[in-house]
Parts: sequence; C-alpha cells; structure tokens
Amino acid sequence: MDKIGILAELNEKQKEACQIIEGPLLILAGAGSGKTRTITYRIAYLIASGINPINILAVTFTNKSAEEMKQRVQSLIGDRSNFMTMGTFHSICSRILRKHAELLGFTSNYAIYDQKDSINLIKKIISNLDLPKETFKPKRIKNVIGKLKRELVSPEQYEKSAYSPNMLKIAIIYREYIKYLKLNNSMDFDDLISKTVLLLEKYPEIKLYYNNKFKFILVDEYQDTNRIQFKLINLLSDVYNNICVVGDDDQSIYSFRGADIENILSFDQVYKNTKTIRLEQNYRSTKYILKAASSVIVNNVERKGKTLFSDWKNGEKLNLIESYSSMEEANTVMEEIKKLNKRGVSLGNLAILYRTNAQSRSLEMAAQKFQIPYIIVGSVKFFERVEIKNIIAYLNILANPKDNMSLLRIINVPTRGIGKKATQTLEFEAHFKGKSILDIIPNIASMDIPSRSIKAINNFYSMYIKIKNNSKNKGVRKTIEIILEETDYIDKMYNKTDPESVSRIENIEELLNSANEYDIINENGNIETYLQQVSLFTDIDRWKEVSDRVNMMTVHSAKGLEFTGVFVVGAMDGLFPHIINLESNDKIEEERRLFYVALTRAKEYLTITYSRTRDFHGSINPSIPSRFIKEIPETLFKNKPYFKYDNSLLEEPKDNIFETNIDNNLAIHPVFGKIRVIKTTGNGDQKRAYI
DNA sequence: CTCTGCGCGATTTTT
DNA sequence: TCGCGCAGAG
Ligand SMILES: Nc1ncnc2c1ncn2[C@@H]1O[C@H](COP(=O)(O)OP(=O)(O)OP(=O)(O)O)[C@@H](O)[C@H]1O
Repeated sequence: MDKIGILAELNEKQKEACQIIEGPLLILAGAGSGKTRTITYRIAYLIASGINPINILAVTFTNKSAEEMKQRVQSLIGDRSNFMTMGTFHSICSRILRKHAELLGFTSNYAIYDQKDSINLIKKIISNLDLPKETFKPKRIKNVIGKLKRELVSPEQYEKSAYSPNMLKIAIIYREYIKYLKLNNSMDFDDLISKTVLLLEKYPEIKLYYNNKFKFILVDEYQDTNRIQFKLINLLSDVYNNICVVGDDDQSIYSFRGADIENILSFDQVYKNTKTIRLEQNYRSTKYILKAASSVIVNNVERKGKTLFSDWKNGEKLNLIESYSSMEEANTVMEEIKKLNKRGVSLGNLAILYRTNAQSRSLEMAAQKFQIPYIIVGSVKFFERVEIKNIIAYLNILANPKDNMSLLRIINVPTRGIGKKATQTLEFEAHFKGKSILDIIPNIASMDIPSRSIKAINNFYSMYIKIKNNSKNKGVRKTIEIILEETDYIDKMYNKTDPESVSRIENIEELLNSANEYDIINENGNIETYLQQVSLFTDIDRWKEVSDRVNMMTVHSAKGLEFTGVFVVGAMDGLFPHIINLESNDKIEEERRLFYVALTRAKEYLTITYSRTRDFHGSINPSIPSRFIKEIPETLFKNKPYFKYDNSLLEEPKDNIFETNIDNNLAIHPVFGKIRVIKTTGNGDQKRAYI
C-alpha cells in the first residue's frame, strides 16, 4: 500500500499524526480512539515515505501486541517491515544486552530471573543472613530493591542514605542479591532496563550506534512507562529526537510497577518542541457504554481532561446484576452469556473481567457446570508451572552453567538421593571459592559429604555431561526430549492414572510443541535465545483469540483489548476498588482508572455484577456494591438495582450480623439463613466467620 | 534422605 | 482456602 492508501483508513487527526514524521510527538487520547491503530499506521507511513525499516523501533506493552502490530504493518506495506525492531521494553533491552553483556561483567548467555525466582533468591539471602522474615518480608524487600534499581541507586548509595537499622539490613540484602545474580550470570526484570541504561550512559559510542540505528522511536501505552524507561528512550532518541509517544493518562494502571503518570503529563515540557495531537472520536463503544465510562472517570482529579465522542448507536443499556454469593454471581454470568450467545455473539467475542485472579475459580466452576467453553488468561501462568519451570531449569544450566538457582532447583528432581545437607555443602563450597556449583562438582571428593551422596552427585554430573554432549546443536525440542529421556522425568514424576499428572504431562507436551515451533521459525536460534525469549513470555502472549471460547482475565491483562460483550464481575467495595487501595486518594484514583479500563473494553454489551457477600479464604463476609457503580447515572442501566446503596452505607460498611447473632455455633445469616459457624477470627469489622 | 501431615498466615495487579 | 515451612517417622 502507498502513502495515500494508508492514510485513507484514518480520520483527520490520525492522518495528521502520521504525517508528522520528525521531532517529538505526543498523541494523547481516550480509550478506543485509535491510538494503537494510529501508531501502527504511522509506522507503515514512515516506511512508505522511504524511511528504512531498520531505523524504526516500536515499543509495545506486551509481546503479543508487538506481534500483532508487526503483522498489521506487514499487511500494509509488505515484507520490508521484517527489518524493524518491535517488542516490549524488556525484550528489546534483553536483545541489546545480549550483544554487550561482556562490558557489564556478564556473558551473552545470561539467564533472566522472573519475579518468583527473584523472591526465592531474596528469601534465601534473608535466611542466610539470619534475619527475621517477619520484619523482612521477601516480597516487600523485592519491591524495595526493584524500586532502587529503577532509580539507579546502588546498595552503597542506599546504605549511605539509610536512617534506620532495618534500612541498613536491606542494603546488605540488596548487595548480596546483586552479588548472587552476577555470580549466576543472571539478571532480573529490572536489571534488563537499568543495565541497558547504564550501558548507554557509560559507552557513548554504543549510545551513538543505537541512536543511529533507531532514528525513529514509537512507544505505545506510554502512560504506563516508568522513569527508567523514559530515561532509556530519552537516551536512544538523544541525537535525532524523533520520538512519538502514545497514551491515555486515564488508563495508567501499573503504578505498582513504578509506572509514573508524570511521564506522559510532562512529556511536552521535557521535549520543548513537542507537537500534541488529541484523538477525540471513539470507534469502539456504543454511546451508552462510553457515557457510563466517562461518568466514572470524571471523578478523578489528577488528570488532563479529554473529550471523547462516539458516532455509533446508543446501543443497549448496561446490565446491573446483584447476587447473594460469588457462586450465584458466576452462574448468572453464565446464563447471560448463553443469552448473548443465542443472540449471535460468539463466545470468543465475550470477556469476563475481574480485579483479582482468585475470582476466576468460581467462574471456572460455573462455566464447567454450564458447559461453556472458556479460556482463563494469566492466573496460573504457563511458564510458571512447576513442571515447565523444572524443564526450563534444566535448559538454563545447559545454556548458562553458572546458574546455581536453576541447578539447585533440579539437582534432586526427580529425587535422586541428593538431599538438603549435601546441597548446602555444595552451595557453601561454591560460595566460598567464588565459583559455580557445576564448577566445583569435579572436586567433590575433598568435601565433607557422605559417600552415598557423593555417588548420587557424580551420577547426576555424568548425566549432565551426557545431556550436554548429546544435545549440541540439536535444536530446543530435541534437547528437551533428551532431558526427559535421560532423567526419566515422566515415569519418575507422574503416575498416568492420576488426572493431575495427566494434565502436567499435557503441559510438557505443549512445551515440546512450542519449542518445535521456535526451532522452525528461528533457523539459527539456540537455547540461549530461546530461554531469553520465553523468560519474558506472559500468559497473554500465548492467548489466541481464534478459538471460540469465553475469555476470562484480570482487568490488567485486558488492557488494550476489545470485546463485543464484557462482564465486569465482583464490583464490590473492598474488591473493586480493592481494600488495599482504599487508604489514599491516589490509590483510589488508580482503581477508578482500572474500572474505566474495564468498562471501555466493551463494544456493545456491558454487564456489571456484584455480590452481597465476598469470599475470603473460605470465610464469607457481607459486602456492598462498588462505589464506582454509583458514579454511573442510573438512567444508563436497563434495570434499577434492587439494592439501595447510599452514602451512609458506604461510610458504615460494618455488618454486625456475625457479632450479634453467633450463638452455639449457629447463626442466622441475612443471606444464607441458618448457618453453622466453625470458627471465627478477628474482631469488629475484621471479624470473619468460617461456615 | 524422603515423605507426610499439621499449623500458620495471607488479603492485588505483572513485565 | 490454600500454599508454605517445618517436624518427625520410616
Ligand atoms: N479511523 C478509524 N476508522 C475506523 N475504525 C477505527 C478508526 N480508528 C480506530 N478504529 C477502531 O477503533 C477500535 C479501537 O482502536 P485502538 O485499539 O487503536 O484504540 P486505542 O486508542 O488504542 O484504545 P485503548 O486506549 O483502549 O487501548 C479498533 O477496533 C480500531 O480498529
């Protein structure tokens, strides 16, 4: 397609955005206004204008959207597009780091640790340092360290600024953590970005090289970038300043990962000659849906106001459904899905969106009961399943023998008589000598380890060598097959009559298939790049829309997607907005943005459901509808809510039922009638009853 | 060294 | 409710 053809599929504002080829460009626009479409077409337009695709860098939020964007551009301007660079910040940085790892004291086969790996490592460090894990909660420490990395604060700097003994301890954990990662030739997610920034800052010639390579930079979902990501694109675009960012401040929902809304709000102050384009027409949703979403988001104070209109039909009003329990809620949703399906909406065009992954349980049960095909995105992520992680750990030690974390993960899986004592000694010796465990195993005879274990370890080591030799240049799939064979993994781990085992074996087969796909697509691929790729994979990346199944996912995962019909479930105060974010206005505003994102995923049909009770780890608690529902004008609902909620209820959410009526382990519950109370915990509004 | 079972604590979102 | 860490028996 030529330039004219490309522009023909855009509105005036969108065209204008394409035709501004040079200089800083900010596209600020509401949901469904075609931001992603504009950026995609702009890339095609750049190429059609004679710009070399090699000089284009596009950053997307997920691997999947990068893939989609790539295909869309290809369909517009053909195979030339193959030469551009597209991906998430993390995948782009990992590719850059592969080339220059040595300059940072790593090698190109470095492993990437995910959140869980990092937390496990921190746990270990905390216990090695004999620190109480109640004060030093691994997850919290990980967050602190992540934040420090994103701000490029070193352990030494942090130590200097510490003003409490606990902060000094954290500085030590941080230092140990970095040391351990380096020794393992591994990086965590934050390292990928921050080390790339350090690389560009430290080596002007490398910075210049990438400036010349990526002369045109585009960033989608810019509202969810963090400061260091800004720093990165700032460095990359330093020479040419051709930087186009696209986003919607109302859809910033990743502050917990450091996303800073300031990035988009002050873009035009940082880049003085920024041109700003606002897209105001929504092409996605009916008028009623758009009106509902707008009435919610206007309650936020910290925002750049935007106009957003739709030329489409009014459409159907919103459905508001009240239930007594999450199970009933889930069942009702399934009934509604059947109805919409009968009216011609295919299951694949429907989505159930929720605040937390735990909510998918009752939905899954209901879908099975109603025999509705479904797909859950995200809750138990494919590459985080034990069976998959174990095999990946085997691959990791082949690709990166320094990776002690992976080695320790599988040295006794399947069990082969290498116990805690023996592995601890190995770990200690390795640490003492500053070497990796695989390095020191050949000297095992000199260590204080019982002979039975020595034998087991030696057997493991010769198996490792055998796998390593046999799998050389054999492709990823074959390598995994060799691992499975040599370790006798399936037979030793699973029993084929147990349904749990069957599903795990199926997952392993799926891994083999995807490895095979990788081998075919990447002719000169290798295990190292395969691993670096899959380490950055998320569940949404594996998600294929083609199958006709109802989609279930968190609102976070649904970012950027659209569906004909959307069900927003669990709209109760304390769940959505989540209780943990009720303390400050900032946090409530982010919950509101999240709710806004949820509503704006819908094209034609939108249903909001809530339940009068909320499940919490087996206990059931009374709850009231989300405050966000109240922000939608009642006239936009098909049906008036049965439940009258008002301010007094919002301010006084306590329900004293459990306190007053518990007697002889029997209580009268307003919803369930007579119940038996098994135990209660907490007091006042913390009181929980297990029934 | 391995396996099982019991008690405890936790509230979210994910590249 | 569920996933963990730990103790204690085989
Ligand atoms: N000019 C246009 N003509 C027809 N359809 C359009 C136009 N622009 C956008 N659309 C359609 O509107 C829908 C939303 O577009 P897109 O996903 O690009 O919006 P967005 O602004 O990125 O949304 P969000 O902020 O919710 O991620 C898509 O189905 C897209 O094809």
